[in-house]
Amino acid sequence: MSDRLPPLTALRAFEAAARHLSFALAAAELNVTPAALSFQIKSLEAHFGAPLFRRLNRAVELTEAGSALAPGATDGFRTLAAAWRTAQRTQDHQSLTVTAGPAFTAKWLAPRLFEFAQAHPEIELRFSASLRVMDFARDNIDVAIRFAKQVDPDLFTLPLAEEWVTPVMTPAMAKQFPTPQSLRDAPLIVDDSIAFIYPPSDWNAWLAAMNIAAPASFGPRFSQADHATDAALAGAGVVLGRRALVLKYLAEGQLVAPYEFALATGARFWFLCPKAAQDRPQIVAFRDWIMREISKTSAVTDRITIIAKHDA
Amino acid sequence: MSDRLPPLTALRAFEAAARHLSFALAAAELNVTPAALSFQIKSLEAHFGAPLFRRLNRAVELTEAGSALAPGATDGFRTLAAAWRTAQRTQDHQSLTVTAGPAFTAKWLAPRLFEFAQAHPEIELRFSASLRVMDFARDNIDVAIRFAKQVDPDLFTLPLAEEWVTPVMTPAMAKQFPTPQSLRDAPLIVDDSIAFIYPPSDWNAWLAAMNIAAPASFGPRFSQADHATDAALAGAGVVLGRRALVLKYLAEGQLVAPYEFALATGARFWFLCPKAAQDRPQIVAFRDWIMREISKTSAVTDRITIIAKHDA
DNA sequence: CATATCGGTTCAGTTTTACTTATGTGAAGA
DNA sequence: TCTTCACATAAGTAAAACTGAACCGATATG
Repeated sequence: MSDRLPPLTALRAFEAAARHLSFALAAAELNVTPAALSFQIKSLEAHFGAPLFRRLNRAVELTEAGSALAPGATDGFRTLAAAWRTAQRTQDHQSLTVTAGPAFTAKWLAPRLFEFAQAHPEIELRFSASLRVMDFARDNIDVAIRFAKQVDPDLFTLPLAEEWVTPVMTPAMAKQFPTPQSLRDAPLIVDDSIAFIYPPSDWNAWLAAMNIAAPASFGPRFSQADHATDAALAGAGVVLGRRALVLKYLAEGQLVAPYEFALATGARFWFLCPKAAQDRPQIVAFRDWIMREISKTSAVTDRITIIAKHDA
Repeated sequence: MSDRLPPLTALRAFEAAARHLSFALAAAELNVTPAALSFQIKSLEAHFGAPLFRRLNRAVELTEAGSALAPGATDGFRTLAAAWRTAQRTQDHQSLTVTAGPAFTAKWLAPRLFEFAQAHPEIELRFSASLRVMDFARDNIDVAIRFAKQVDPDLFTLPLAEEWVTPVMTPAMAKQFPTPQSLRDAPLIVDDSIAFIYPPSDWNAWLAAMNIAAPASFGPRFSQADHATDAALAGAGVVLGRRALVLKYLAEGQLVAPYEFALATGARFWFLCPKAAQDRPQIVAFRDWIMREISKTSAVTDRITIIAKHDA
């Protein structure tokens, strides 16, 4: 038996060997000779007080003690490697990796990317568009923009403008459907990506808030918000547009929000980054820029009344 | 900049120094001289490419890079140490640490402890009674008995007898309240510890299943199931008894379950242990013993009909 | 205002650890 | 049978980690 922690070099050798179930491969991974690795394992076993591997004919397998040690060892070294990478990234003031959902990336970030690049030519901005919620350390992410009701209090968080939904469409189509009531005959594009929000913020909820019976059938369905928006842009119908995603088109006149009322979603976009990273220059630059861009566009929707939370 | 992982001895030195914010204390913890520690930090910083500590007058503080590295480093080494301890424990065939909720510990395990000790005098059984769900590696736990609907599929799991609830009381009180209907006038002891189960398995649910209107008020409340059971044992009223917790008293006649129907809870007790540990002799012994004990007592409640899941 | 003290650093020398090259062993497969 | 493969062992060497003593600057103290 022994101390609180074994010799770390030997433990790392064990971890690689357990992962490959081969001393030779582990030795190659660590850039040492098989002899060195064999010796490390042996010394670790001596330290431990029992074999960690069973030596078979031309292979090795873990003993019970080895199987108990292996997962935690792998996990521990992975954690250390992630921490090291994270620390390394603090030294990099040139690049900034942002993760956001596909819709926000396509409809908010990408159209404004050029302006950010002009304002901060020294920063190399990278995107990682995914619905999967990333881990800052593991996935080498600096900043996340996420749509959610609540966020992890261990992170640096900044609420972006509150989110609501209202029907948006091309100006041509707006002439066709001048009132909320007239939407019953309109092709209503369905965006399934908001399904996870509770209370729901879908067509049924908006129409209910307007005291309008739901139509017998809906129009085309999309699983991602940006595709639904694209369909509306193409004149395919009316989409229940989320503020952040359609603001730019409203400002430019490509889409209009003809009705007076919007439905609060209860959720919003958040700016997220690790607390330790909140003062890194490129993160500060990005944060300031995103806040400025948001305040810039808020005038576009001043006219719209937000309906307090629906009951549903 | 550098490799995938820095020299581990240096990293460990950093971790201790970051935790204490003192090189001297860190050196003491690692049983080395301050000189050695200073050198390790310096070499780590060289490897990293930037300072990790700011040297102040008579103290040190973390730089931004240091703050980014420290939490992950601590976490990583903690994980490694936990894995090492877990592996060490596999070599110990004498002792067995079991965690369970307070009620199960008091009303099921403790009363049977003597029998287990007789059957396996070589095993030193330890208890860790807590509602907090433990981590096997971190908390040095071998086996957990937990009441839940579902369990982690990465663990070795064994479902214990299905759990239901039915009113139980002293024999004297059973004469007073011969039918479920008569319970409306009985002191109904409330056990709040089942609140987390869904669908709820409380008095309202049981009475509803019997088509009995809930009484205007309930009797004493307890936040833990064993205390509620104790109150019933003392003749303070009728408690909605969970099978596992009251079986022994039913078998011994201290309590009776006078009515024919029990309500299934949808949850049950589980035997849990890490997969790697499932064949350790004392765990096998404990598992076999607990299964045997359970099958032994099932005859006591043969008479009772279990009502399939309530609607609520 | 000296001066002791505290926390960290530097340096020279020593011990310990880690590694390589070369050789050995036993079982599987051509 | 005779390679070949995968690991073990041995001897020697390079590298690392550590110690003890001297050092440095800043605070605290009488």
